[in-house]
Amino acid sequence: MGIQERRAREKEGRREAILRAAIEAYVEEGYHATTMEKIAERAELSRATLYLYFKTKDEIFVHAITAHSGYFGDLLEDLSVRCRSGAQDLLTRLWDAFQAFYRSDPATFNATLYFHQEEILRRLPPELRRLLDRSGTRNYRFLCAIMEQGVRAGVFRQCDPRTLAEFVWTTFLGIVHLENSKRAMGRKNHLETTWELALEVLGKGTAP
Amino acid sequence: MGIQERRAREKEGRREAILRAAIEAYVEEGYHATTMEKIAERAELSRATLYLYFKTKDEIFVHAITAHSGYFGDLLEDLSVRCRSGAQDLLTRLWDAFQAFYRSDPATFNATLYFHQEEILRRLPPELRRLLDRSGTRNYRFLCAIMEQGVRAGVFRQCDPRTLAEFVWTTFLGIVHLENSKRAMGRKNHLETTWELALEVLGKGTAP
Amino acid sequence: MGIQERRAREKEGRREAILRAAIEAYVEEGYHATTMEKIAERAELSRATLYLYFKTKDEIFVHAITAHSGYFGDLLEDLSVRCRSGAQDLLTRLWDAFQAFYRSDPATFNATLYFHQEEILRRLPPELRRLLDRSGTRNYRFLCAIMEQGVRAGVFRQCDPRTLAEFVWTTFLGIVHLENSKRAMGRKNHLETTWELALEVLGKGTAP
Amino acid sequence: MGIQERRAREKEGRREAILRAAIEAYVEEGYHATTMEKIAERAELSRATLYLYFKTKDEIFVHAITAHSGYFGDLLEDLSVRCRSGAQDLLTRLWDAFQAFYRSDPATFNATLYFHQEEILRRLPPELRRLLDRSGTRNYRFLCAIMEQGVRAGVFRQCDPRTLAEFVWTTFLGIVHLENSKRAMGRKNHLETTWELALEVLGKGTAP
DNA sequence: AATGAATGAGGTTTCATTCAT
DNA sequence: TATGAATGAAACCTCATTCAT
Repeated sequence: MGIQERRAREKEGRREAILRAAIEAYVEEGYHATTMEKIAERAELSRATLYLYFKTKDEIFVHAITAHSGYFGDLLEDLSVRCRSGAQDLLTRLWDAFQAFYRSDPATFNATLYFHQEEILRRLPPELRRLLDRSGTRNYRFLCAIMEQGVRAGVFRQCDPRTLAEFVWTTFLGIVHLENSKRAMGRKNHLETTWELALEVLGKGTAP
Repeated sequence: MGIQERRAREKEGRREAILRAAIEAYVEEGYHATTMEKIAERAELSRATLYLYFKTKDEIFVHAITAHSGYFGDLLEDLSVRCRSGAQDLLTRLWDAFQAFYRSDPATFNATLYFHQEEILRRLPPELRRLLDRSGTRNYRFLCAIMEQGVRAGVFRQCDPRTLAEFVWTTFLGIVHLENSKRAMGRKNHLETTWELALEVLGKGTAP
Repeated sequence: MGIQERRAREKEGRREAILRAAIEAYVEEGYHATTMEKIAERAELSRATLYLYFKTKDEIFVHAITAHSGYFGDLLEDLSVRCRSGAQDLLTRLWDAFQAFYRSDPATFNATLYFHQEEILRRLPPELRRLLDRSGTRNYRFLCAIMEQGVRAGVFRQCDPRTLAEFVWTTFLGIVHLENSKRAMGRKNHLETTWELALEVLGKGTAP
Repeated sequence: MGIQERRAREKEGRREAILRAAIEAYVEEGYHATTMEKIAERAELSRATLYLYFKTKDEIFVHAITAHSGYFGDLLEDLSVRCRSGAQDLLTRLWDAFQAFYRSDPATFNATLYFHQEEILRRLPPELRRLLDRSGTRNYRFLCAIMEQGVRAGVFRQCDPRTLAEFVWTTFLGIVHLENSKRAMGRKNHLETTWELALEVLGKGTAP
């Protein structure tokens, strides 16, 4: 029936409104200060209603994060497919994907960074941790596949593609982390500049 | 008299015991779950006594962090002095310093990482934020000086030494961050391997 | 719907229960010893619930006080209206209003006395202080109006009606204060007798 | 020995320094906010040392109060003696004594007011309460004696001298109380003016 | 499905007071 | 005698979560 579908659509819409609200609140105040109350206000729902959609506050965030992470996975999948037919400029294209991921939603990116800290992960219920892990693993797989292609195609030096994958990714992460912290300190930040330099150095450093 | 000195020594000892206790608790439970009560227990003091030494919980951590960061600064200062008389293997020596910093106290290193997040920094009282900033800036200066030497000596490619400094450091940070997160996920981590690869890539990538 | 109204009624009822509980606790233990826990117990609510109705402990008391003070204001307003058509026995009627105010709820009267001390007022958040001030001012206005009528009608001697108003009121306050203190000392107190004498003296003293 | 005397003198001096310090702190912050630490600082002693002179914080204040109250008693005693030989202007002279008492040390006067509240008295250890009571009673006696003289000499109307005593005194108290509270509210206060009016009214009202 | 209301479980901090030197 | 250091006892308040309607 149309009714049922509309209901489902509305429900899904509300779910997404909650995720959006959570991230918005996160941007403004950080995870800890983001109370269920504030999320509810932004989503124009009552606090209790949030619990109809998500079991806990952490669940909200984990879902927001994995959704966004899924988008990243798609970018990577794309690249991994496309690079089979030609690996020129592979690192640049990869780096672009990273940036696209970041830029598509910096807030969620930061939330992701936040949730992947040991401290947070450890006190997450296993089920949520697994959720995060799964979405991370998916991306990791694509990333590895890409690097493997690159190594095989002679675009990258001979080395363990997985280590290479992690290394390139961590470099990206590290830059975001530091630039965030500089911003929070009230200092100027140079995200783009550093990214550029990083790309150059990595390009030269990973070449065979 | 000796009595006063002994008192001062004891007091200083207790202060350090508190810092140690805080970090130990942090290792086991993370920042948020580390309550003053738990720190006190570990330090074999009463909760109220902690407040004789530090005004707030945050202050304890900031002091633990800056103390450790001071040690890092010393390493960098050393290197910046030594590299004036010869810049061969500069990156390796720098990377060694990073590793020495990490290994000297991984727990505090991680706490440092944690505290430099936007979310945490933002709600720190300005005075503590300044404390962190100052100790970070000191290290940053040395790092820049070192990179400048390297660039001038032709060990590194021509580029803004500050950006280079930040980039190398963020790379290190990023690796630690990711490996921590992998550990927390229950996956194997390859800190050392990735560090090695990173060094190689950076070496090649930053060469003129 | 009736359902909403009932909810509102219940909520209002609970609010008043809290105010009542606070004053009851105040009677038995004084302000300082009256903890939120004790108020909660008396109101048969949890401590946290109190915070749904009032932001702080002080707020509870200020509201209890101003509510009661509002009743006093009504008495005075009444009198100020009625005295326009005839000022005979004005002082006696005023004094009666004072006594009615006191007797209607001695506990809250005492709490009012307590809260109007410099020490307490000074550390009240401005917003609450303003609340107290406003309700006090309202009463003060009526009182002044009454005294003015009296002066104009020749019931009182020529003098500044505001000073007269304050004076008569402080006399009443002072008596309560002293008699309370005597009671607390375990001595007999003569509230009524002193009030009587005061009225006589004031009557004669303020006559033209 | 001179040594013993000097010791005793020093000790007494320190004792008074503590009392003074306590009152000074009271003026600035009120009773509750006056911590032992702050008293100690002002007295240039350590917190622990205060306990060599007084058993508790309350004891300090009670002693400060009774000392000042003793001075008041002396004023009253004087007057009670002098008025035996002539009771003209008795009320004015009494009122002057009140004002002299207040002006000699408004801070302690206010502390006295504060300590004579039911709430405070009630949680005072009996021993301290008795101390306060005794010094109050002494003054009360003199006051009664004075009023009795006045009544007998025909300066005051026929009435119970004790009630009259209390009434006049409470009037004074009430004025101070209200003016304090007005000051704390940030409003102008008219202590002197009100005192003047009060004296006139009382004079006329208590006359035979 | 949605929500208003209630609450339990802490957490940080303050201070009077005691003790060992 | 004087004090530095330690502490126990509370108090206030916040928030994620549950429940009754």
